[in-house]
Order: sequence, then C-alpha cells, then structure tokens
Amino acid sequence: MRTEGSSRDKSWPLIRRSGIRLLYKHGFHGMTLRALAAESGMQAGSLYNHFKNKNEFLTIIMRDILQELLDNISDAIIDEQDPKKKLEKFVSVMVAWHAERKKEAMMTQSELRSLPKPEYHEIGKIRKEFEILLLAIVTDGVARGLFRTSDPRLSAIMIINMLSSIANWYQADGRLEVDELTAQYQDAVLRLLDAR
Amino acid sequence: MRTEGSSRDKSWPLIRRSGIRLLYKHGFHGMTLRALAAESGMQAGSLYNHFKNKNEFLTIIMRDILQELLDNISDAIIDEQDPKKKLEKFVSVMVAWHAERKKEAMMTQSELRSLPKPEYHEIGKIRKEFEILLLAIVTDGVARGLFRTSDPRLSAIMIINMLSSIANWYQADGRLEVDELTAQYQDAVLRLLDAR
Amino acid sequence: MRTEGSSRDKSWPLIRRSGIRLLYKHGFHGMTLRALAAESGMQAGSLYNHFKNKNEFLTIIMRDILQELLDNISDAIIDEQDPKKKLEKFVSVMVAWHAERKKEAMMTQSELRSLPKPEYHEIGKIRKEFEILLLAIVTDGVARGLFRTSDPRLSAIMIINMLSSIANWYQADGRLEVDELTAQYQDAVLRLLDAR
Amino acid sequence: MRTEGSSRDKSWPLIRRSGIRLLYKHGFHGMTLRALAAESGMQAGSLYNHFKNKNEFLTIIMRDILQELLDNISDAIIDEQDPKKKLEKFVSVMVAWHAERKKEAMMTQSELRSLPKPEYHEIGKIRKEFEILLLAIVTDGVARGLFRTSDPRLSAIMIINMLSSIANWYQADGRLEVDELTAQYQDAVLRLLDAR
DNA sequence: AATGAATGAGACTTCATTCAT
DNA sequence: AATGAATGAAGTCTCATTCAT
Repeated sequence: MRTEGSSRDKSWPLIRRSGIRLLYKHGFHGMTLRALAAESGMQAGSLYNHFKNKNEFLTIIMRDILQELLDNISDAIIDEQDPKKKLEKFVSVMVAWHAERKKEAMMTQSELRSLPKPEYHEIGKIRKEFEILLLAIVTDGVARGLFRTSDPRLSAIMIINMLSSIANWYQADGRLEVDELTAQYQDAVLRLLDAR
Repeated sequence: MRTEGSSRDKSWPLIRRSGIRLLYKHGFHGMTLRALAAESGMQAGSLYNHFKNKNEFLTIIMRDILQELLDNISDAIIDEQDPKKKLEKFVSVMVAWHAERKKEAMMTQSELRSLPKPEYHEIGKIRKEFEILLLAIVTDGVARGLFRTSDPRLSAIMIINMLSSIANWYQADGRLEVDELTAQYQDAVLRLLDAR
Repeated sequence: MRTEGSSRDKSWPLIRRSGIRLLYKHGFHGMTLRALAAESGMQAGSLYNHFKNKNEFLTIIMRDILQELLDNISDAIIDEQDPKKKLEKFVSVMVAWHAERKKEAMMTQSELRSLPKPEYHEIGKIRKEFEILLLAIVTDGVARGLFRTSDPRLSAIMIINMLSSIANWYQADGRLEVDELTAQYQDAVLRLLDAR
Repeated sequence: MRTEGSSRDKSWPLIRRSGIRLLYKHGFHGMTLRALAAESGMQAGSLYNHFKNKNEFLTIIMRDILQELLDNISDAIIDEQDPKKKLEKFVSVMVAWHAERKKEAMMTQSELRSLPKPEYHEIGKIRKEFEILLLAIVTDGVARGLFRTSDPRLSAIMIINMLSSIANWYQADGRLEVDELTAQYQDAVLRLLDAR
C-alpha cells in the first residue's frame, strides 16, 4: 500500500515547475502537453490526473502565482501605518519578486490573454488588486501631504508598470544586486511622487 | 475565383494589418495561418507567395514596426540641441506611439521570444537602440547639470519601461487623451531625473 | 471509437502489410499516410505511434524485408559444402522469394532512392551482401574447376540481376509454377557459369 | 519579331533533360513541377506552354525514349540475316544504351506504374516489342539448330532482364568499358542459349 | 512564351484529449 | 497515478494548375 497522496505530492511540484518554465519560454500556445509531460518525467496522458485540461492548468498556475505575490505584499504592508513606509515595503516586495521570480512574473503578464473568458476576469481581478493597494497608499500619502501628484491613478499605474517591467530585463548575473535595485526603485518612486 | 488586379501591392498591406491584429490577440503560436489567410481574404497556401514561412513572417513584421518607431524617434530629436527638449520629444513620440499603436507595441514586446535565434538577435539589437538613444540624452543632460541620477543606465531603463507599458493598459476610449498623457509622462520623467 | 484490444501487436503487422502493398503500387512519394492509415483501419495521426515519420517507416520496412531474405539464403546454403549445390540452393531461394514476394521484392529495388542518405547506405550494404555471398560461391566453384567464367564478379551480377528481375514480370496465375521456374533458372545459371 | 519557334526550340530540350534527371532521381511523384521549372530556368506556370499537365509530360518523355531505343535496335538488326549475328547486334545496342543512358533506362522501368491507364497500355506495348523482337530471333535460331532452349519465351525474358538491369548498377567511371561489357554479355547470352 | 500571384486540394505532422490496461 | 495507443481536429506547408498581365 502506498502512503496517501504521496505520488501527487511528488509529481505536482515537478509539473508546476516545468509548466512555469515552459509557459515563460514558449507561451501558452507554444507549450505542448507532451513537452510538459516529458520535462515532468511522464507521458502526456498522465497529466490529466493532475488537471482537467490545458486551460485549467494555466488558470491554476496563474491564480496560484498571483495570489502568492498578493499575499507577500499584504503581509509586508499590513503592519505599517506611514504611507511612505508602506510604499517602501510595497516597492521592496515587488522588486524582489520580479527580479527573483522572473519567469512567473513575465508569464502572468503575457499569458493573461490565453485564459478563457471567465478565468480571464477572475485573474484580472487579482491583478487589479495590486493597483488598488498601491492607489490607496498613494492617495493616503497625498491626503497627508506626503506625496504630490496631479493624477494619483496614473501615478500608481506608472509605478506598477515600472516595477513589473523589471522581470523583462533583470538578469540575476548582471551588475545589479536585488538590494541595490530595491533602493534605487524606492528612490525613484518617491521622486515620482514628489515626496519630501 | 480571383479578385481582379489582386497583386502584391494590394495583398501585402492587408496581410500585414491582419497579421498584427492576430499576433496581438493570440500571440505567435496562437495565430494560425488559416486565420491570417481568412482575414486577408485568401487561401492559406497563397500566403506563401509573400513570405517563406511563419517564422519569416513574424520577423518581417517585427523588423518593420520597430524600424518605423526608431525612425520616428530619430526624426523627432535630431533637430533639438537641449537635452531637456530632446527628452520631451522622445517621451512625446513614445507615448503617442504606444498609445495609438497599441497592438504593434505589445506584439513586439511579447513575441520577441518566438523569433528564431539569429532573428532574435537582430531584432533585439534594434530594440536596444532605443535604450542607447535615451541613455545618450540622459548622460548629456547629467553632464550639463540639467539632470541628476546616481545610475543613468537604470534611469533610462525605468523610463523606457514606463513608456513601453502604456501599450498594456491604455484604452483609446478611456478618460485620458494622448495629449494629456504626454504631458503627464513628460513631467514624470523629468521628476525621475530630478530636472530643475 | 476504438477497436477493443487494439495494440501494437495487432496494429503493426497490419500497417506493415498495407505499407508494402502501397509502396509497391504507388512508390514512396505516391503513397500517402492517409491511404496507409485507411488501409490499416486507423487515423493518419495514429501511425505516429508506430514510427517517427514517413522516412523512418520506409527504412524499417526495407531493412526488415531485406534482412529476412538474407536470413533465408544464409539458412539455405549454410549446410551445403559443394558449390554447385550451394548455387542451386541460392537460386532456389531467390526464385521462390522473388516470385512469391513480388511486392516486397520490387519495392526494395525501386525505393532505395527514396531513403535518406544514411539509411540509403545502411540498406545498400545489406543488398550488397547478396552479391558477396554469391560471389563467394562462384569463385569457390571456379577454384575447384566446377565453374568457368572470365569475370566472376560480372557473372555474379548477371545472376543476381536475372533472379531479381523475376519479380518484375512473374504472375502467380501465369503459365509457370515456381517449381518449374526454379529448375529453369538453376539450369540457366549453370549454363552461364559453364558448369559441367 | 522573333524567329518562329525559337523559344520552344531552346526551352523544350532543357525541360526534357531536366525532367529525365528528376524523374530518375525522385520518381514521378517525387518530382515537382517547381523543381522541373527551376532546373529549366523558368517558373512553374510557364511549363504549361510545353505540355498539358504532369501526366502528359511523363507520357511524352517515356514514349520518346522507348521509341528511340526501339528504333536503334530495329536499325541495327534489320540488315542481318543470321540469328547469331542478329542476337549479337541486339545485345550490343541494349548494352550500350542501358550503360550510357542509365537515367532514361531506369526511369522507363520504374515509372511505368505512374502512367494513367490508357498511356500505361500504350507504353507497355512498346516495351513488349523488345521481347517480341528478341523472341523472334531466339525461335529462329532454335529452328535453325543454332540455339537450344527448352523455353524460348523464358529465355528471352531472362536475356532482356539481364540486359535491362545493367542500368541499375553500371557506373561510367567503373572498371568496365562498354566495349568489354558488350563482349561479356554477348558471350553470356550465347551460353544461355547453348549456342555452338 | 513567360511571370507571379492565386486557388483548392491534400500532404506530413502535431496537438489536446480519451481510455483500456 | 501512470502508460501507450488511439482519435479527430487542426497546424504548417507544398502541390498541380490557372490566368491576367
């Protein structure tokens, strides 16, 4: 007799990791289930023991990733009261995540369009929450006279865009460490908000 | 039946336009040549009178688009001497292009990975030129004491990222006009560079 | 719908038989995988569970057939010591095979050119072995004063050519039985070698 | 103004030569009209000024080639009275032709099956004439007590097979000259017929 | 007689998915 | 939970052929 769930416990993380790599590299339509199976050490048919179909697989992966990032951010800012501190924490988590989880980050950006309609909206909503979170910080800061911007929503968008784009170009073996990068982005964001 | 006078001059622009739309919507692997043909009013096989294969099609389209943007920028800044003016022109062209040519812009960002190796490098080189152009403006401005930044290359990257991301969210029917958007981004970029 | 118990053991022999018939009738380029599938009672795509591609299919079939004939011949002559007896056995196996396995025989002759380069050489080598086997018999016979020929290699070629050509014209329902044919060819070959 | 027929006079021989080479190398189904056109220095569509369709092209080429060989043989034996002399002439023309016109020879053998039904019979009839011609010589020789064979028709077939097969293996740059080859085959054929 | 862009069919091949084992 | 052989649809690409120029 086999330990309950043991096989799934072993296979799924493998499939997940392979899936992220392949989705990052080839995109949803460019990733074949055969390739996913091969990289996970099994046959294509066996994958169906782990998800209902390819679309569901994408949904699971994306929801999972975005939720994790969202949790990271929430955890980080929940204890802060000061908008500036909050903002710095927000930037810090975002920079680290987009630099260190490059593949996940890029994938969730480029494969949104491949989701079926209902899931597209569901996942889109999660992504929207980052913006809402940030916007709350910004408007709070503006209200307290810490930040200055003529269009808080646009500022929030600019900031999120800047941070998200890190995944597009950052190389772990490049000249910049994550720590330094974080400091730079914190500085840049504060300038953008004319923080004093 | 054959449409009268159908010739390269008429077909290619049609194929090009359809291709951009489909690449934007579905990505390279998600775009089928059958769909491209249908939207261009011909049979799939006929497409092969216009390109050698699907990969070459992508390459042609991407090279074409990026070269056009690069030309636009070069034309715009060539007459300016002042770094600040140059920077404003640069931002202005980039904003307009990423807002109005959303599809082309997103496509060239997301489909780079779908290019075959040699073409990937060729197109990558064109994209790199935007960065080089902007970096030159920034360092010039810093040298003249107009801008201030501890890491000019990173600043250039941030700016390009911010601008490029416009294509990801801008909606022509949204609350912001291109003119206002341009002004906002010019302002933001100047803040980022601590321009006085 | 799926035929109960369809498996490699059942499918492959069917595919093989159909393939030989179609290769014989239409040649490699004239045989379509759709036709092969239809005649094997499956979908074209399913064939790819049994070979990698059309070229590999041809290679497998040809290697298989030629190896079987080679084995037949080796088995037949291995116990004989006398060159004349050996020669008669050789002729006997060749006649029977080229008359009764007409399709296989013709196919291996005409489709050599359709093999990809490396396989062409591999299969060519097997075919060469028939000639080597026969040449050994002939030179042995000449050495023992049983046969006489001014050019043993050419004689071997003539004999193989004569025998191989049987497949081109023999009709199972024609006026000649295989037994009689064998006797006639044995006689002819001995005359050619001036055997006394 | 252009000299009448000048263009066809130039193009057709080119097409013919290219066609024979390609039919020899790839077979009928393996030869594409695009390849034929390219090798003839024109576009595929232009070929249709020279024949009605691909099938007709094959028919023309094959009829042409076989008729030429038949004429060669007829011319060679028409003046001889003696069966032995006649036979030697027959062999001589056949050897030379199959050695020197290897491609044409192989092609007419392997592409018979690619002809449409009516043309198949027409061309088959021409090929049959060789056999008839040879059979006449053999029976004449037997009647005059010059040759001896228990089955004249089979002997004729054997001889034709032997000679036709030369095209399959002969290499112009090999160890045997056509002259010597001719002598060897004349000798072999006479042995086969037990000529004294 | 030649071109080049088009057609419509069909080629080989791959894909997501199913299911008996 | 995994396999391997199957399906049916669809993918990219090539082909013979046509025809306005």
